[in-house]
Amino acid sequence: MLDKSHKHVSCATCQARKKSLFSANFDENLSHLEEHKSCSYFKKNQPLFIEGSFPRGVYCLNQGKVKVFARGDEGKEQIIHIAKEGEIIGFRAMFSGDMYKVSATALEDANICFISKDDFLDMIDTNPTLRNGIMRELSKELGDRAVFITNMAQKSVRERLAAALIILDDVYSGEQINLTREDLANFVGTATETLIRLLKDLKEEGVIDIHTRKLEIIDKDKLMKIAGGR
Amino acid sequence: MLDKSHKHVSCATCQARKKSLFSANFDENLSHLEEHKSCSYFKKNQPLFIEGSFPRGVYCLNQGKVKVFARGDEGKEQIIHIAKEGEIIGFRAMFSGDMYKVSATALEDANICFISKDDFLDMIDTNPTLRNGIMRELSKELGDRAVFITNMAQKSVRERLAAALIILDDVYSGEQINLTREDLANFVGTATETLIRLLKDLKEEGVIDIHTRKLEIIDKDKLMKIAGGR
DNA sequence: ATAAAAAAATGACATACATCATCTTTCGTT
DNA sequence: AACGAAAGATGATGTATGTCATTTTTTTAT
Repeated sequence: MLDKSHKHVSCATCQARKKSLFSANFDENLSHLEEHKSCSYFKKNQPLFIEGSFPRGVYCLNQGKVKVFARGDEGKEQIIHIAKEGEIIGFRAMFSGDMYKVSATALEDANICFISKDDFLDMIDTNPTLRNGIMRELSKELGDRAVFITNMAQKSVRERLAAALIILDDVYSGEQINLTREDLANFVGTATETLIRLLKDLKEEGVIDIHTRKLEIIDKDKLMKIAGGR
Repeated sequence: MLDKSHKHVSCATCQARKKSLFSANFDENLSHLEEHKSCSYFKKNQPLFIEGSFPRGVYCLNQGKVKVFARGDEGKEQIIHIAKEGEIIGFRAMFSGDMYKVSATALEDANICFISKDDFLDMIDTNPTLRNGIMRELSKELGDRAVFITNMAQKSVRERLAAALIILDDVYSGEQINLTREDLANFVGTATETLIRLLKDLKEEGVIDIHTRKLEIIDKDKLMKIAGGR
C-alpha cells in the first residue's frame, strides 16, 4: 500500500523517472531537478489541475494513474488520455501560454512530483536533450490525436471499445484494467449503458473476462481484429 | 489568377509570412530563409506529403488552402485541419522522428515554399524565437485537438457541422467557403448524403446560403447557437 | 459545343446507439 | 455489521444517421 504522508521520492532512485523524459543524459541535472521538485500524495479523485485555469508547473507521475479529460458543453467528460507512472503531464498549456484545455484527476491514490513553471522552463532552455524530448513528445501526441479523431469519426462504438481496451492493456501493463464503467465510457466516447452492454457481449464472445470492476483481456488478437476493420 | 510557373516568392515581401511563425524577430534571418527555401506551384489535388512516408522538410503556404487528413481503416478521409496562407505544415513528424500520420493535399492551385529538414532543424536550433513559436504552435494544436475529439464524441452531426462552418468562415476569411460536399463531410465526420441534407436544413432556416459549391454564412450568431449547446 | 466524368441531390430503408426508468450489486463509512 | 451512496446492470423505446440506389446538376476535357 502507498504511504499516506508526503513521501519524498528521490529522483536518483525513482524507477518511474527512468522511463520518462528525464531519463537520458540527465545525470548532471539530477541534483537540480531534485532540489526544485516537490512530492505530494494525491488521493483518488483528487484533481491535479482543472480546465480553464492557468498552469503553475508540471506533474511527474511516480506512482498511480491519472485521467486527462475535457468537458463537453453539457459537462460530460471526454477522457483524452490516461497517464501512467513515468509520464509528465500538464506542460502543453505552459508553452501555448493559454489556460488548460483539459483537466487531470488521479484515478487512484498516487504519488506525484511537481516542478514549477519557472524551473521547468529554465530546464527546457538550458537542456537541449530535455527540450528535444519535449518536442518529440508534443509531436507524438499530436499524431496520436489525429488517429483518435479519425477513430471517433469513423469507427463504431464496439470498434472503439476494442481499441480502447488494447490501449488500456498497455497502460495497465498487463494488470487488469481498473476503471469505472463511466470512465471507460467517457474514454470510448459513448453512454455508460451502451458500454456495459458491449462489455457483456465481449465477455460472452470470450474476448475478455469481467471481475466486477476489473477487466481481464483473454484474447488480444481477436480484440485487435474487432478494433481493426469492419 | 495564379502564375502557372515556378514563381519565386521573396520572403521579404511575402504577405503570408507576416502572419506566420517566421514573422517576429526574423529580419536578420530572412536572407538565410530566402537562400534555403524553394518555391513551387501545386495544382489542385496535388499532394504535398502522404501518410506513412518520412518527412523531408516543411511547407510554407504562400497562396492557396491545403487539407490535412488521416485515413481510416476503410480508406475514408478524416480531415483534421484546413491550412490557409501563412501556415507552415508538416513539421510534426520531423520532431517525432516517425512517419507522417496524416497526408496533405492542395485544395486549390497553390504556391507553396519548401524548406528542407536539415535547414529547418538548423533554424530551430539557432533561433529561440522560432523555436518557441513552434512549441507554442504544437501546444496550441494539441489543445485544439482535445476539443476536436470531445466535439466528435459528444456533439450531433448538426452541431458539428455548425461548428465546422464557423471554423471555415475564419479559414476562408469571410470569403465564401469553397469545398466539395465530400471534403466538408470528411471534415465534419459524417456521410456526404447526411451533410447535404443538413446543409439544406440550414439553408431553409436562413442560416446559410448555398451558391452551388460555395457556401455563404448569413447568420453567424444562430450558427454559433446551433454549434453550442443542445 | 458536346460528351464524359464528377459532384450534388433526393428517396427509401435499416440500425446502432442514446435516453429514460428501474432494479441489483458493490463499496465506503461509521 | 449495517446503512446509505455509488456503481453496475437490464429493459423498453425513439431517433439520428449510415447505407444503397437512382436521378439531376455541374464541371472538365476534347
